[in-house]
Amino acid sequence: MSVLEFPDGSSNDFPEGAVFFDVLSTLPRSVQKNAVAVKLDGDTHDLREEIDEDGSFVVITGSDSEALEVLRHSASHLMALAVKELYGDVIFGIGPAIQDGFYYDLKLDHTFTPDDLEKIEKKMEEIRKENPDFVRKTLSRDEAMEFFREENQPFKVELIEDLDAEEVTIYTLGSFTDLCAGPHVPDIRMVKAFKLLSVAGAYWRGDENREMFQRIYGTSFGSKTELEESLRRIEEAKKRDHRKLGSSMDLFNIYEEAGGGLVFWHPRGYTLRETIENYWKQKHREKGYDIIMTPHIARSDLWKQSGHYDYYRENMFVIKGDDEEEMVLKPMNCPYHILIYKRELRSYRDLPIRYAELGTVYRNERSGTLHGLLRVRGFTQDDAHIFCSPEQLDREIDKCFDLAHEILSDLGFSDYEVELSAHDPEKLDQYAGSREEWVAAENALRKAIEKRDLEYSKIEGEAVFYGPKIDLKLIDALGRGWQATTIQFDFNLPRRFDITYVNENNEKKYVYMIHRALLGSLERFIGCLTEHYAGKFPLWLAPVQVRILPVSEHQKEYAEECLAAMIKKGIRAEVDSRNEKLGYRIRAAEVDNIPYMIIVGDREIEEGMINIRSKSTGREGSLELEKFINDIVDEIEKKG
RNA sequence: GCUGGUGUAGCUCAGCUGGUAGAGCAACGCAUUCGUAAUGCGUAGGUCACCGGUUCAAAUCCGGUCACCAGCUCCA
Repeated sequence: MSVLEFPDGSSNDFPEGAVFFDVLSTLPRSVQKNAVAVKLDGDTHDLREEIDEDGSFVVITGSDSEALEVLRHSASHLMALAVKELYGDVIFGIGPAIQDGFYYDLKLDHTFTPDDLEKIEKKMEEIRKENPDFVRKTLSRDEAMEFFREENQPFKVELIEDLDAEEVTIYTLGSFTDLCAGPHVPDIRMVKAFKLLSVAGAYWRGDENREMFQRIYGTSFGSKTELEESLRRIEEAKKRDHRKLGSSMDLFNIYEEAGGGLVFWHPRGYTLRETIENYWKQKHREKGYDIIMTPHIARSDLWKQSGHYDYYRENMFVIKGDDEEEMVLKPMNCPYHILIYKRELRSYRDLPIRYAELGTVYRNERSGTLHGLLRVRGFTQDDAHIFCSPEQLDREIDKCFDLAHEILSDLGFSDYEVELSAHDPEKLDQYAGSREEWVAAENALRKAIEKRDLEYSKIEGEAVFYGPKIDLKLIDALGRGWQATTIQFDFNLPRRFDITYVNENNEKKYVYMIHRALLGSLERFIGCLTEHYAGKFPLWLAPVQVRILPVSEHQKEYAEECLAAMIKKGIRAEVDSRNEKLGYRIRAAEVDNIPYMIIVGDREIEEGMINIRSKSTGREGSLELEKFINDIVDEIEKKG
């Protein structure tokens, strides 16, 4: 007998052999109808499962996130069944629920095209109407292996081989039986709003040396309305795509003639970039950084000494002419900064030394990974290396956080996720540097996060061999995360280059080296910024801040006068005096995401005023030119 | 790099099973001189990504290359 305690405080007991369905029948009809699965002491269970322990009992219903996961998992089984019925011999991989939907990995002779997705959807709908039972069964490990061997499902057999458990569960839906821990919906008809989205290749268990499956992605919701809402959001996100906005706003382009992953900044895009760069430089000077600039190439020997030549080779562009010494196009700035540090003997009195560079690096990323501005082959890191003593560690890390926060919030990002990558205590011998150094470094990072009450996840064993690090993921207007800031320790390069300082006891010590990039790369950051603002950049960043529209040709001269006055004050303005109606040119300015339009007609000339229309609020009325210029200069100053 | 898809005018796209290309927007010209999200008419614009093959004939079929898209992998 098991005793279940309900959320309202009441409890009830159930005889041996009872399943969770039996519990449901004691509950209101509305709950019965919408029950997807149940939770006992926090663990999710299938309704078909036997109750074998006491505990606090909750029904998962409707569209809460746990229900959604069950629903989507069941949808993936439904899809697998549909594919099996349509195409016959299918070898199945795995088919889990994921963040925004589900997928199933399938192997079959037929290669799917987008048209097939519709066909499969139709079949799924048919099956759903037939309403086959979803049956759960427990088998011993051997029975299960035998079963899947007979079914010719080698990957399922492999999965069982790697399981610890003595017993496994299988779920049968129509002619499709799958190894699956569940839970699943009690009735397949509950999967009523689904859509198949795309098909792509995926390696078995993510291993590129193993078989490739065809993966069909889909999504599913509790109701058709929610599904439509989600599809609408996907469309919205597409409209914000920085690649699309980048060309429609004429910010940048990537030219096939030049090669993939190489960004050409057009005048407007460069204006935006330059604004960010100037702001960045000013901030860094204020915070005690020395700004430097280093060459794009260097002799291979330097990269041999740094270790990149051996460990990073496949990502490096190596150049060699006839009879010439081999050179490397720099993939990182660190060795260069180290050379500058090393040029003289350093005393503890010199520290900390902070070298910052907008350093352009080139990495030969694999062709399939390139993606707009977010993944490129040539990019400019907002890089800096801080050389300091152990006593200065905490303060330097703290200052990095302050600066990152200041810059990111000025640029419009105030939310981020924090990830601390720490060492694996069991594998300490695989890391560069001493235990003391790692502990001190990780503590400095942790203290800086905790001081700011930031939530963070600490991942042990995630650190690379040369040092622990912190990454900040920016959360944009759509709630998506973007990898930007990184603060990393390096215990490797100081040893390889023997970079030291002399402490107060006249001892030579390895210097602590901190590598940090706040925006990450300008390319990636601007891509992310574009999507965050959907191209509607705030005034101080907007490539064109003001567009002046004379109502007709007669006011052209006045418009030019206004323009000259604005340009004199550093405002990025232009005149659109094309032979088109005012409404047409207003629309063009709206489409170009220009923050302010100035409209001048005979009325304005007579009154000595200008008429303002702002992108965000529409018509704003008349103002004196000088007043407007002062206002706008103020607004730019405030980074509005 | 791998799997699949795509590549036609500056942009968005049409062009069925082979018979040397079409629309809208943009550009340009003319008319219009206009008051807060698209004035009308006209003109021009394409080695159909590139290279090779099949064919009397290729944007269309086949092979290769490049690029892009969705993923996978990678991101010491």
